[in-house]
Amino acid sequence: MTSDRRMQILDAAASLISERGFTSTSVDDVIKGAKLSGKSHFYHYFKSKEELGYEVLNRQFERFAERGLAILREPMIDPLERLGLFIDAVVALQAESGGRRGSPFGNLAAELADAHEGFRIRIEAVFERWASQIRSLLWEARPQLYDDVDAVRLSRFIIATLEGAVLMTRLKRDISVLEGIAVDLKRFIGTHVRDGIAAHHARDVE
Amino acid sequence: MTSDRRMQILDAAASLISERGFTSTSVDDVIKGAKLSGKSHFYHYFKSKEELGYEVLNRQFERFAERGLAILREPMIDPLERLGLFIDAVVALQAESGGRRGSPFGNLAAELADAHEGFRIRIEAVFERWASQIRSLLWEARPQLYDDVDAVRLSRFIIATLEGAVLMTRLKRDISVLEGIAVDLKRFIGTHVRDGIAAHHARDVE
DNA sequence: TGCCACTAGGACCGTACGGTCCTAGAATGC
DNA sequence: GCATTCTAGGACCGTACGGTCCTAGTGGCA
Repeated sequence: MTSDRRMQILDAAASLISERGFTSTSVDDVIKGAKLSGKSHFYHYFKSKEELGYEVLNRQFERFAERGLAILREPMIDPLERLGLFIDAVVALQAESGGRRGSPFGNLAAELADAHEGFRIRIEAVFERWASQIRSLLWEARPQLYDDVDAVRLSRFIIATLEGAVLMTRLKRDISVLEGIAVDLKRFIGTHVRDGIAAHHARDVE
Repeated sequence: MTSDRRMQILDAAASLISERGFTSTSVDDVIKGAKLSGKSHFYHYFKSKEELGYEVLNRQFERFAERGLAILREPMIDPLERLGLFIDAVVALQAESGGRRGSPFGNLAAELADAHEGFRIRIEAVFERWASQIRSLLWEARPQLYDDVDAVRLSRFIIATLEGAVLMTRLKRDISVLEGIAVDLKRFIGTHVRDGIAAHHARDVE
């Protein structure tokens, strides 16, 4: 049953949850947002609020995979350039909501990591898939990188910085926070590249 | 009335909130944690749960200022070295709770940034004070840094990365995530330093 | 012994939540 | 026209929350 109604519910829920958090989003809110007839209508499609949350998380990740992570796998573009484009895409995605939404994963992680093991595991899996995409890219780019580049550590650094930046952006309601951090992040990645650009030169290269 | 009881309540609340979040921590939980006799006892010290939350936030910041930010102002130590020590202190603070607690500010920010304007403003102020401490330090270190180092941007980058790293650490329940990111962060800061160490050399210098 | 001040402790209230179940009425088949 | 199926919509339930208020018991004092 991947009906329209189901999608409608998931969209409404995703929007509400990313704005107000999972706990603060009630089933009634979702019903109102998706214009359902009543509670029984909702529970026809989802067996519990928890299950709804899991599916919203899945859907958010799929969307992120399509619109963000896909860039990391573009075969016709140089891997490191792809990484830069991906970071730009994260900024653009964030700019869409005026920086008010935050990362759907980071928000849930902060809200539920300790309160709800089911979510914690699923969110961890999301970040792991994200990290593995970056690791593959770094592996692909390995001829251009210094030999001692630790792909696991660098991929974690990139993700943590982006998540932290999105959080700060949401808090300050100012997308330029993320933009600035994205620039620095790209520069940091540049310092791992073997073309011999020293750090203080890299700084000038956008 | 900065009584012991009050402190006891604040400690218990801080512990609960940093573990389970503000919304998921009930007043009854706090009462149980602080071993109060009943609700009226609690409401004798705090006029509402919201007010309790504000004071917990204040207290957490004061503790962080004493145990963390204080390092940034140590007058006898070279500023950049201080920055490294500060990052170490953040790691150590996080290790104390086994990486399970997360940042008291980042957690609240993610949980309440959009849901509760009062908290948002206060949390933003906390980060602003933190950022200003780093900016002062960078200003102090300015003779050692390249001329084009943007203190505002770099301070934001440092904070965002640390917050993101703490979030990831909590999610994965693995302190080594933060440790690795801290190493990279120090290296990134190193690339702003004028001593001519190129990035790929800096990598070897712990 | 009788009185008072104080507070521990809990009963209670209104609201909101997740979730279940029932009914009124429209659509369908004969 | 009548019976049957289906579902929109809401009434309802138990629980948990934030917050208020009252009672019963204790200790101090004359």
